Amino acid sequence: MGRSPCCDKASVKRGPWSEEEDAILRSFVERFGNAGNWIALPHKAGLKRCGKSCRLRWLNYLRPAIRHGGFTDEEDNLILSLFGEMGSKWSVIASKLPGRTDNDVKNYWNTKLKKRYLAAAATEATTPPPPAAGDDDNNPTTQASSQPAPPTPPAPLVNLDAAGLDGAVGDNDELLLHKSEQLYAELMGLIEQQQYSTITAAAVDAATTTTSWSSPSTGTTSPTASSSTDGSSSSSNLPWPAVDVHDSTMMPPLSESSGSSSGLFFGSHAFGSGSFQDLLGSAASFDDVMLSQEMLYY
DNA sequence: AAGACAATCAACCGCCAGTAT
DNA sequence: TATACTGGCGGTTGATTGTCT
Repeated sequence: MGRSPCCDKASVKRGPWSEEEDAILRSFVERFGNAGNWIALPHKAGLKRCGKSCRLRWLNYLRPAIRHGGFTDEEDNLILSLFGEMGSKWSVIASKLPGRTDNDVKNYWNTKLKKRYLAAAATEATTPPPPAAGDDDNNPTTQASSQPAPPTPPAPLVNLDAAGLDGAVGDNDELLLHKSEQLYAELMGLIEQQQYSTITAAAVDAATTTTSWSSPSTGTTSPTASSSTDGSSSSSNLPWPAVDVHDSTMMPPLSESSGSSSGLFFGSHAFGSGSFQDLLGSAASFDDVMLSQEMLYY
């Protein structure tokens, strides 16, 4: 019983995604979600990509409200704290950081935080333990330098108390968890404020300008039409769906796509207009999609 | 200016768990 | 219950970009 490959590697495209591919995938997912099956999605969408690759591209790059780079000190410390608590559970850690993906957190850790973590751990290891530290075997400070897992958090790189947090800083796990939760709550507030400002600005922009690809599924008759003019759709006028950015399964439900005719709807509006084809710059691919049984399936 | 090296990050790989049949 | 399939995850790779000499 061998494991079947998720896709035929000989026939799928690999490597960096083009803007055209991104546009197709974004448009498709915004309208249909993953259509119930990531593996089948690329075929339905007319993409010559592995389903896993499509899923990864969406989750790590195209998904709304994704933030790249520019990690704050609060995020740094939260990552360090959470890593100290649970190790390399990147998906869990990322779920505590709104707009961050596990891949981003993982990359950030490997390129930046890991060095700081190890440096801090080394510093801790060379520092004589306090008189009341007790048995060295149970001392997380010494364990950090001798055992790879579970790692212990380094000394905070910023003064948590100076950041307005309650309680004393110590090496107690519960205290660290408490700090982590406080940081998380504080960070959530900051993020929400930032996202509110961004969304408000983007909504104003969407209402006053013509946009093709940043808008969600709004039931408009053309992908180049304003996303704010169609009141018949259940979607909001925001430039992206109101999704929980941590919930990778939260996709636009298929039921919002006009039932059995939604595939043709998608084809005629997403691929049928000249502007979309112009953007795609790939009439052959478009024809393939329009003629495919998979599109008629909808 | 050019080559070497380091840093960054998107993407891939392979495994595992959960679910459908 | 056994098997097949899919989604999700963590680890790793490789291309690109930036910095140093």
